[in-house]
Amino acid sequence: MATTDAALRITADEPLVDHPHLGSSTCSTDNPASAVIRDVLSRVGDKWSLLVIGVLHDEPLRFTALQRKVDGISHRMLTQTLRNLERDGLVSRTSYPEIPPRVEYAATPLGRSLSEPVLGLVGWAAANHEEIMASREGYDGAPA
Amino acid sequence: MATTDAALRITADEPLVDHPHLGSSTCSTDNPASAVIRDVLSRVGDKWSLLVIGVLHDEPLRFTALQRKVDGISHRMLTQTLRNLERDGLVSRTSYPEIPPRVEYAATPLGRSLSEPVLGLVGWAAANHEEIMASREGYDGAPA
DNA sequence: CAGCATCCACCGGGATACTG
DNA sequence: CAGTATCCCGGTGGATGCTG
Repeated sequence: MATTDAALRITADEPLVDHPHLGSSTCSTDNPASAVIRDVLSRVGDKWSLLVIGVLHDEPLRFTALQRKVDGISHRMLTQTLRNLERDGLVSRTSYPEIPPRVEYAATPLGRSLSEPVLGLVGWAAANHEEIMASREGYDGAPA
Repeated sequence: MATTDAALRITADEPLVDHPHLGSSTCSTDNPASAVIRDVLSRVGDKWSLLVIGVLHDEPLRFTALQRKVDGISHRMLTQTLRNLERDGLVSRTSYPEIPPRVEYAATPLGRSLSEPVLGLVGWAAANHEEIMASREGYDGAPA
């Protein structure tokens, strides 16, 4: 945790990329780190983006196939999610001018690179899920 | 990325903790990995949790100090966020029965352990923020 | 100072219908 | 089949006022 601790400390005038942190100083709106956190979370933290990227990680898929894989996602949200991911360069869109139309979506290298840190988070979640659940039940049981 | 690739593949009957993944198989609601992803994201992905944990990573703080540090956060949301974090065992709450009341919040070991994977994500965000922004502008410029 | 309750604006996201 | 547009509901979160 030493490295983590070091990384968490930062004098706010340092360039962000060198010392990413969560805000040992004031986490104000003017703090660029907060902005980046917000940004990545709003991109990745929505209901579907991660699932879509996950599904696309291994193989390109067309729209309908994608919708079947990520089940529960609505037609509209799949479109919207794909637009956002494409806009950010995490997913590529290839349209074949045929009839009927065929469009293939694939994760870009950037999109696939996202998997690594995300897996870290997922790993954490998986590893500590039980402990969290336990704490949650304890809390709900004895709020006194 | 070889390890990542391996970790992303999973036959859905394997225990989750051993092979966390984003869903190379169907990302349905019955897929436990999806549930965990959703869970961790809804915990950590909200507007303030990460900022609060980040601020608490180094030192315990009382309510008002916390509110000053995480600036922009409303009174209500700070309370709410702290309650959730406390419930999940990520933050501890110590109340001193004095007048005026004093309450100190501190990150638990579990809470601090979250920093590690999160920093991975923040690092990714920081490292690729520019590329994303560029892609975004390119997309907005030439949607044709 | 810490915390709860109320009111309200906003937006994410589901269902659906229509176009190329 | 792929994509857009419209409608609508529910949750999130901000502002504010009241209590211990």
